[in-house]
Amino acid sequence: MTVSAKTAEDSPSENESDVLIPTAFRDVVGYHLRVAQEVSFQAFSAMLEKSDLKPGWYSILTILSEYDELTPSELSRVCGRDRSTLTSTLKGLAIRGLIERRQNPNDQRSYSVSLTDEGRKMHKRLHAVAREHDRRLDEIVGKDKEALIAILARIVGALGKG
Amino acid sequence: MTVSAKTAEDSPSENESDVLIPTAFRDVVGYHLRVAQEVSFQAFSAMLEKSDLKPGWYSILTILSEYDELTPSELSRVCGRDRSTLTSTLKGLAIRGLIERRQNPNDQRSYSVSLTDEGRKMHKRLHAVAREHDRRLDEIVGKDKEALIAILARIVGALGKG
DNA sequence: GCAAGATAGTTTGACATCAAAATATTTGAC
DNA sequence: GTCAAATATTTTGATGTCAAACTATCTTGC
Repeated sequence: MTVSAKTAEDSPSENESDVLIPTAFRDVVGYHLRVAQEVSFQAFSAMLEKSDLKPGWYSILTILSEYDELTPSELSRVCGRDRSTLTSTLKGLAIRGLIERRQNPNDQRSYSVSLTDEGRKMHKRLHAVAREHDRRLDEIVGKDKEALIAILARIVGALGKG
Repeated sequence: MTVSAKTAEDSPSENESDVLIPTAFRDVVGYHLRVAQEVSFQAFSAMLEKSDLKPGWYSILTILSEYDELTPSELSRVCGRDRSTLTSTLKGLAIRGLIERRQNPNDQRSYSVSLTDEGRKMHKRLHAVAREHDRRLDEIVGKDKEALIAILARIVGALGKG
């Protein structure tokens, strides 16, 4: 595929994986953030290919393994996504017997979810893959890891829930 | 909302915007990457609320303003997303008269897209908002910007198209 | 008590994303 | 020339995201 740039001096750069970067985006933090997050997610997903594990389960199972019991709303807050986003994932996890729902006796609207033994096993398997992925990222990031996380956390703190 | 942690010493941390970070994710680059990208995107989207501008248009219009004419496949490569992802966005842009499609006389399967005058105007409007967003990010990131972009580019180079 | 408003969860609709399958067309081998 | 393989694009289906609308239930004020 040939893509011609307007002129030589403002022609887009090309990194080692042959991805063209439009000049208008070269110094834009948001762009690099998005692309990095996407390749990271794709790489994690690729590691789960051919398994019965789904990337979307990981954060939920991990959170539930830390907090024994949570309502969907609490879970939504901890994992940082909208309530409505969780509905279908929780349904899938329940159908597969990875989580249990327990009615709140004091509030008919509400229920809590917790891991089943199957869920704990599934979490362990997912966690092993996730750790492998983390190691890859750690290796790429190297000594800058602490600084990187600090900057990213600063972005979340400054823009989040704003 | 009350979320009880298992114990005090491994209880999740809380940053200034009241987002809980599960301990299992605290030192995980991928997690912070995802959350930072999400808040960045949400902040950009929020800036476009109440306007007729859509965040998804921005990268395409920007790329087209750099490369005068591209086929969907070329565009897909430059913006780093799958071909199929672009179809509906391009359709929307065409319907709104922001881009023009021109048949390739040598290949009936293929066509090229380019900005219309309306498209150029729309791109200018979006770019103004995007620059505002960039400034916000730059301010948050501060002197670490170059280093941050270098790390993110390293992640993309190492994991991308792998 | 009862009506109004708050809250918990789900549903729906708009967007994005990918991968795989389907179409249409071109290229290449013979 | 014809048929097979490659290519360009679209369609379809699975995920995942948000916001807004909807249902059911609970709480509050009176």
